[in-house]
Amino acid sequence: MADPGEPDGMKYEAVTIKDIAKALGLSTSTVSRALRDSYEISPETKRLVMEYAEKINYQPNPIALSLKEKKSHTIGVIVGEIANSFFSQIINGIESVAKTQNYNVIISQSHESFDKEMSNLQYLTSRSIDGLLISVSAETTDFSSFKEISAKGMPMVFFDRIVDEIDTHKVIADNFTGAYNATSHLIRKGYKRIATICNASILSIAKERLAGYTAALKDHGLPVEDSMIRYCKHGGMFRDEMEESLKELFTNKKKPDAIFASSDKITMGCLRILRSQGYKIPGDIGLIGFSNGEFTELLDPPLSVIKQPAFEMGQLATQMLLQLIESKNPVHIFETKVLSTEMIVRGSTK
Amino acid sequence: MADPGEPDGMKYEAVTIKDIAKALGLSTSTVSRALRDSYEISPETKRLVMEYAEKINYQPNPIALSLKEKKSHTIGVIVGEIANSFFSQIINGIESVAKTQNYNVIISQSHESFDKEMSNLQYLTSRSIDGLLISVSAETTDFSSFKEISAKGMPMVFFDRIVDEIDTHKVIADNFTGAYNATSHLIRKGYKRIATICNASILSIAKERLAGYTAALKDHGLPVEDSMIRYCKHGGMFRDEMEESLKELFTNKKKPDAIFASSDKITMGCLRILRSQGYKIPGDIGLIGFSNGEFTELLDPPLSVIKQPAFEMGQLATQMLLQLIESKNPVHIFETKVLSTEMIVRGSTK
DNA sequence: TTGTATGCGTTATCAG
DNA sequence: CTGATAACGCATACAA
Repeated sequence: MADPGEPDGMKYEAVTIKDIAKALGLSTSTVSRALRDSYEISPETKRLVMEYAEKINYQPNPIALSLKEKKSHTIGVIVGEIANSFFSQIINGIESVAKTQNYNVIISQSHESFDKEMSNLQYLTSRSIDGLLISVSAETTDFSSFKEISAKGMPMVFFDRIVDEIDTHKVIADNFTGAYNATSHLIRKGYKRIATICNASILSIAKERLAGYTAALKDHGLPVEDSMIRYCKHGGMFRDEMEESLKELFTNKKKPDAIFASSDKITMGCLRILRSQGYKIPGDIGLIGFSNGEFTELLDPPLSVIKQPAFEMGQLATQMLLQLIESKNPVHIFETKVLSTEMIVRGSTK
Repeated sequence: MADPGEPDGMKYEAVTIKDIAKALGLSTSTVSRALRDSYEISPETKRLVMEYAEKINYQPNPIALSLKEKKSHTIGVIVGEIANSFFSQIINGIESVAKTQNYNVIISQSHESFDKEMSNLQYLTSRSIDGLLISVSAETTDFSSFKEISAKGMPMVFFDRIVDEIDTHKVIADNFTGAYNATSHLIRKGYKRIATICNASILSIAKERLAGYTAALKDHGLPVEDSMIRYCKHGGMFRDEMEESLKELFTNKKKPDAIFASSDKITMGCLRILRSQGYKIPGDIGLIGFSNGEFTELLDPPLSVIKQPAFEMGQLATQMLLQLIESKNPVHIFETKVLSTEMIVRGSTK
């Protein structure tokens, strides 16, 4: 009972140039040229080919094209977690630019693990990507693979968590100023003993934000104490890690009265843990942190945050990458673009 | 001063079988077979090839393989928004399964727009994907493209927002029961006039959830009134749309005293808008909704929610898709898997 | 203006 | 056991 022309369950097969050529009694090269609107093809033939191609809905096989051109028109992205507002906004930025240039995006997640990052890297480069956008994982201390791949000529752009030692374009937010403003805000609110919980200490963003925090304290004549500075090696991925950091801070002789949280995950973790311990946050303890999540405005009391220009960062990084990819001659001068952060102050009382 | 062997800025070029063959004085076919550990190659040659390949870090070119095998080892995914916890959890589920089978995942977002959905569909199918995972956009009423592609033999699996009329595997949550339990919970809390804000009325999930809501009211002897039921055509993507729905509900002669929100975005929207209007939510007005976001536990008062098993749904859908892709003979019997939802009750007082 | 031949990297088929 | 050749779909140098 099956339709003989379209057997049930047949494999999905696309039309090729060959099919068109056969149907029209032309050679594949003529068809190919006609489709690309080459000057050497007669208008008449072009019309014929175009119309037929349209009719049978011809789509060039991108895989064959990739093989021929040695270009996959695909860029790889490695981020920590898709389920993190900062990264999902970044991805939106990346996609918005990639789409306009007809580039394909393959996203992979490190889940803040070095091993996963390396296997993703391996996977992506073996997938013949044309370029790579990366924000390194919190665990990564060994950058040799990145260096190697970069040295081999793979266009890459680092964003957010960058690697200084690798010579390529980078895009970051003005983490120093963001952290400086955040800390200053807490100080203006009257907090005196401001602690900070940072990301893994090797991360560029952690260093920059710590520097901003430190500078703000100094500028306001407050002491900078090591006992008020904690690191989360895994970027706050695990609740244990966060709890440990907080516990250490609060078993200090001098307890902190406020916290500057250095990342999305950490901001969220502080809120969650301290509230579950019965503190009113912010209030009993001051809190301000980096966060691109939408939830902070729904909190009561509302939380002030530092937002990164994630979407723009994704866009910019992608623009730079595509430029690297498409440039004929190798680029020798690499830029580091710095975007402004935005402090969103919510709730006027302490 | 440049190293003559590795000219600065050279293009990223991978080693091929040819390089190995040349270096070892063998033919490409021999090398190919040796690498695949074929029985017809002498152990000695195998060792030689393997070792050399290892040494120069040979990676087979997946594009060439794809061309040959007419399989890209890539699956396409179309979701509404990556920046939505439900979808990002889904994606994590998808990736976790795809990775174990060495499949590649290309994600695209419809942003709840039919046009974007269609252009993504077009893009993905032209990218020679081996299969497709889809949750249709809130705007989609015309399923002809999906049908066409499915009829052409493209393996596809629908999840969450499914299309009944297309014959293929589907994975959904038990939306009826979820909605039933949510509504019953509000009733138990003593609310009498429970409204609901649904997704676009054509969406399968909207229908199922509405049915659960209706059944719960009826079972508890409460009236079902059209004036208490609102739809968001764009899934609550736009604040205007949400505000309009709420306004309509609250300008009713009989105002609702509680709301069952039928999706992540709608739950969030209700919270945001009603709170900005000065209501204490939940409290002044009861609220329970579908939500996979992490923020709900941070709210004060805490919000009860219905969680979908997103990760599991992504996993299951991917398993089914890969099975479809890899099955030699066409599958004729398609299943619809239904996963349980989970109601998370927070805050014991009304 | 159009057709033929070649190659991109790989594997399968067929010869040796 | 190993090598030559064709093919996947496309674009292009070269012929006609």
